[in-house]
Amino acid sequence: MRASDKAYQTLLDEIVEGALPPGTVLAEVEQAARLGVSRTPLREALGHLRKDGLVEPLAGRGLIVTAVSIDDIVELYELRQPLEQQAARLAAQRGNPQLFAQLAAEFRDSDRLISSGEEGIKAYYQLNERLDRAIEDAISSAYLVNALKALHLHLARIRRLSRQNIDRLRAAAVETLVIVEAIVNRDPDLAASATHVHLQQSLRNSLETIRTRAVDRVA
Amino acid sequence: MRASDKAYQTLLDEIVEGALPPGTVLAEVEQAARLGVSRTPLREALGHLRKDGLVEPLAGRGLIVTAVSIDDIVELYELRQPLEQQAARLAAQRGNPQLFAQLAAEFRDSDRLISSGEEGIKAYYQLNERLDRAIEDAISSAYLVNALKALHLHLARIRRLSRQNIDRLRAAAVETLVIVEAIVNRDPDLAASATHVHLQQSLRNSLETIRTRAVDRVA
DNA sequence: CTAACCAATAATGTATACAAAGAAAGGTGA
DNA sequence: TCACCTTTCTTTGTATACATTATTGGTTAG
Repeated sequence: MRASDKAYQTLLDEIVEGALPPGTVLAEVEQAARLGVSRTPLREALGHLRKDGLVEPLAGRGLIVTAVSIDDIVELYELRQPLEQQAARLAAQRGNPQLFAQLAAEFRDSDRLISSGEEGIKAYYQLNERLDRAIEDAISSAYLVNALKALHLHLARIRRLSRQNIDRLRAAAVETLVIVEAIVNRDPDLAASATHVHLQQSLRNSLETIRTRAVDRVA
Repeated sequence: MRASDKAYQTLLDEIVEGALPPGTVLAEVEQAARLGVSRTPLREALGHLRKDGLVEPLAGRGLIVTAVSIDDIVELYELRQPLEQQAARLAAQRGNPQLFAQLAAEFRDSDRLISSGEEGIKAYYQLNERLDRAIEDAISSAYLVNALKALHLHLARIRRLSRQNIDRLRAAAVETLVIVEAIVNRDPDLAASATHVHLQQSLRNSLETIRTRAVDRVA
């Protein structure tokens, strides 16, 4: 594995996981030493992170991890809405119904996972990731898939901020099931509409939990 | 200006303009010498082009300019459709009506440009670019704007392949005018629908002209 | 005391030298 | 004659040294 890829992946994970919080200054020599690579591959990694929108130049001070404001979340969903609606639509047109029927069955049973503690919730998240993968595989448009992948980077960051409660997870599972069933039934319009509904609820929940947290912090 | 930016911009232009046609091998030492920069900034430029999807690694042979097949065009429109519909929708919600009213007036008068030779057609293309800019400015979502910019890189490449005839340009101007008027009237749904129609026609024309050309080449 | 300028320093930006990995070509053996 | 192996050469990947630029802190003048 190339040193630049390793540096990119490490920094990416650390930014997404919050180990490198927004505002962190990423000096080249410092990070190169920390990650055990030289400045050349590290610069390449930073360049890619900049294109991803995860770091940005700060006048004279090098690169810093970008902030994630409430406005950013709203703006991100203005991209997420059309992209994922289109993804669901195409998956409904082209996906293998049997494959998605299997996923639908798992979502129908997901209450059990959600109610069974940390491990179950982790398994539920993995189920969602498998669905995303299945949709991407069904799409076939490399351009759309790339756009979705770039989007999911930012979504992963937001997910950390707006931690989901059990009730929201249950509701999300039901919403997602509608999407998957629409794909199974090859109903593109329904798949798109169900995605629209799901994302609207998801955004509402994210904004509420973050606003609540902000209030908690003040109180 | 940084040498890496200069190299990136130059290579980008050359790829989009067709001076570096698909399949061209971009060896680092060779391109570095040609552009008058060292390998380090050149590699940075190539890395960005790779993220843009304009070049891709070829096993052992370094990077080559990516191909643009008919399938690619269809796939690109599967991304373009949702992105530009959303862009038009948001522009209709947030754009300054007076600004777009001015653009609408110019589109109403665009027949004159299209019919007045090379210069006029060039001016017509610039008008389209100004509309794109105005829409991007109105959107406010940095994520969506970035996705649109990445998309437009690939569209500029395709535009070279499917050269527009006068009749198509006239039709496109009428279609575009509907979009702009919807934005002026703050009608997001109409703006989105008009965009849908316009892009459907645009795709149809692109595919037809390219298929015709392919036949010409054979004949 | 404040503001401006200069110097020093620390950062990024660039070039080049070196290493390693892969491919192509030529030779040798079966 | 064909296939495989070895060697060489070209290519990318990495490290480091050098240049350049911007910022910060200090000093001096008003």
